[in-house]
Amino acid sequence: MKLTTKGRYAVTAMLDLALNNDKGPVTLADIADRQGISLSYLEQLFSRLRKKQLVTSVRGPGGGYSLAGEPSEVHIAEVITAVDEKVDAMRCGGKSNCHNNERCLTHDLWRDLSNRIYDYLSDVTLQDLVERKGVPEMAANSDDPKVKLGNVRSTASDPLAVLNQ
Amino acid sequence: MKLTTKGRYAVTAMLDLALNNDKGPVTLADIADRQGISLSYLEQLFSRLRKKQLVTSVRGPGGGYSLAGEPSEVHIAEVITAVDEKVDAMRCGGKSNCHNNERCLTHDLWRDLSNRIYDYLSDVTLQDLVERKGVPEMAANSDDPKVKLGNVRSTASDPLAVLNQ
DNA sequence: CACAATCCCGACTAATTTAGTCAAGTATTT
DNA sequence: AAATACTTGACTAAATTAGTCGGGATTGTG
Repeated sequence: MKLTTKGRYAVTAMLDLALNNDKGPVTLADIADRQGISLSYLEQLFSRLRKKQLVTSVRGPGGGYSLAGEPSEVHIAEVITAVDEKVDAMRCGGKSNCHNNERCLTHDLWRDLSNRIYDYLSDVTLQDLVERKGVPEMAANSDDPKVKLGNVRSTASDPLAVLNQ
Repeated sequence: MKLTTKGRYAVTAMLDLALNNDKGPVTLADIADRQGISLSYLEQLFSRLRKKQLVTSVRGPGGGYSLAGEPSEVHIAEVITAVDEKVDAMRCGGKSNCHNNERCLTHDLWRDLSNRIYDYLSDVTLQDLVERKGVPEMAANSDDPKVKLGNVRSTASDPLAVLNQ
């Protein structure tokens, strides 16, 4: 699973589907219009979403795509992994080929971060987004006050975007 | 700030520096050797690390790079933002140009996730990695048990890598 | 001084990925 | 039949990452 605009497009499109779920199938042309995503690109994304059975399709006039399940059961992490190719983890992927100590240390770091991100995205469903219940609390790792955040953040010249693009 | 192998290279190299901090300046050739990173690529990365004053350099024979500060004061987030170009946030970056509702909803999601990742990486220092104290606890958002993780994760066909590459 | 080690810098190339286009289908409703 | 809309695959363009190359500038050592 990667975090790119590709995944964000997919989530946006799925959210569009969730919001119009009651009105029958939604055409990609509509989504392209509303969300400003190229129709052909959406076709690529939905091809994968369909293969992963996150959406169902109906052909012909009046057809389109619908969510395969309830919005409350579609987790964001699923959507993102559906459109992103598998990546063989992190170079020294789980294997014991990180022979020297240093690489293993950073490896642990990335893996833990990766797990956290995945957990976070697994915890949010389309329904959450629809209800703008938003996202779980910012979690503020207050249980480990070894570093007080905020000062560090203020050195970053900008409201940061960890995610690509 | 982006999360790519580029940043991981930088963190790995900085960790190498931290581990050899007592033995005087470390040459890039040594790091390239130990960490399997191309020398010229390291030069590019260290050029940025130096400009952000995360490392100091000594020229000439016996020269090399040293950490500018204590390992306990170098936060991983700083290292990553140093080597990665600024990215203007997330397309509808903070501005009010997300006119339609859907896009704003996902926007909130990405921003919150982005903040979390940044907080996490700000909380870990080189010293933490050196001591393998590792990373703060997995945090398990147990305060919001709306979804029990694990089942979702098991559908993912692989130990996932959220991070690119 | 000469020389080698080392940082420093900019331009260039290659590989990968994202994003998007195009064209030709197939299925279904009216 | 005809229009609608999904389906598929190949192709292109732009951006980014990763890496190369060639030349400098500095400085310690013999």
